[in-house]
Amino acid sequence: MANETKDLHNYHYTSPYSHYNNNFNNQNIINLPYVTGPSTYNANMISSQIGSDLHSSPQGAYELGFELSPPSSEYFNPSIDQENGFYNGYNYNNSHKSHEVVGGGSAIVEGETRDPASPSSSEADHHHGEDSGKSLRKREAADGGEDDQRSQKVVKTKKKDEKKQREPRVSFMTKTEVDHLEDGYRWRKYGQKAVKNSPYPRSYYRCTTQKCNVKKRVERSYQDPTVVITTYESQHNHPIPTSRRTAMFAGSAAPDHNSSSLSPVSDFIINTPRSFSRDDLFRAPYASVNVNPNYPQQQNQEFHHESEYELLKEMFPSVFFKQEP
DNA sequence: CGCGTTTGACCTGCGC
DNA sequence: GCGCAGGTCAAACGCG
Repeated sequence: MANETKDLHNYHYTSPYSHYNNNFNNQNIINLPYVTGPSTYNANMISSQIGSDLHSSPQGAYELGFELSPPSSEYFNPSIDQENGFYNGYNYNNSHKSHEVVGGGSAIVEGETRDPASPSSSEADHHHGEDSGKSLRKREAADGGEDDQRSQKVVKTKKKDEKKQREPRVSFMTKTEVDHLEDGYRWRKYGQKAVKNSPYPRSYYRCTTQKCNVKKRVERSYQDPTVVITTYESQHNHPIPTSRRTAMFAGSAAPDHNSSSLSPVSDFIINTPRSFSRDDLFRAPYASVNVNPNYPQQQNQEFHHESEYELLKEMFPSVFFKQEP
């Protein structure tokens, strides 16, 4: 456990996606508690880490430096929703009960890239996202007919409008031998793709609960095959299936809220010490410094912004609720 | 039989 | 315009 940070060096800075490696200027490593022993994969789980890098682009936008293989089209909006804070759409009543950051992996929060002209919620966007887009398109194409082209055009136009709207994502790096970590929810695999520069494929899962559009991607790190990177997208709109709750509490690397409204502001590498308190987040030894060998160490081992703390709180509510009487 | 996985085809966006 | 890579679809298949 103590050497987690060391490992993280590799996770972060040798990505072939140079885009994500540049301009490190704000990094934190945060230790989170190893809350309980996750029986479901404890045996396999060597350790867990949480990591993400926050970079600032020339435009001041944040980019995530991470070993994930993010789509080239992925952009991260640095703006914080000042009006609603980080927590709009977040159900603490549910989440704080059901989540322990057990062996929490690396967490990245990828925010939505909101279209200013479309203030609609991510939830709403979601429901006529790719599902109604692609499948409809495909079905129409399969049926043939002149209407197809027309409808395709409509879809295309519609698509364009929705183009920039992305679901927020949270990624976890978990050192584990099992690819698909039990997180309490039921998932259906809907695809698998080879990942460029990686011998390991990426799997795509969708929550099987009706009307729940949460998706997750699972891929193994090509740099450290013992590390599994799980990326959650969107937010569950239902409780954890009862039959899975036991497993869920036994250990999960996934927050059930999936940060529906998080803004992409934070950058955490989280280790999981045995004990933990809120204050630990703000001071050594739990708070670590920049691990990027290519960049000077951060002068500050603490969170640079209260928002980062807030973000962490958002992502791992159980940790915080636990600590606060 | 229902549910989940596999897998090749397809779509889309992006860079050159 | 073309090729590439990421992401999704859906038929076929496997399993309990």
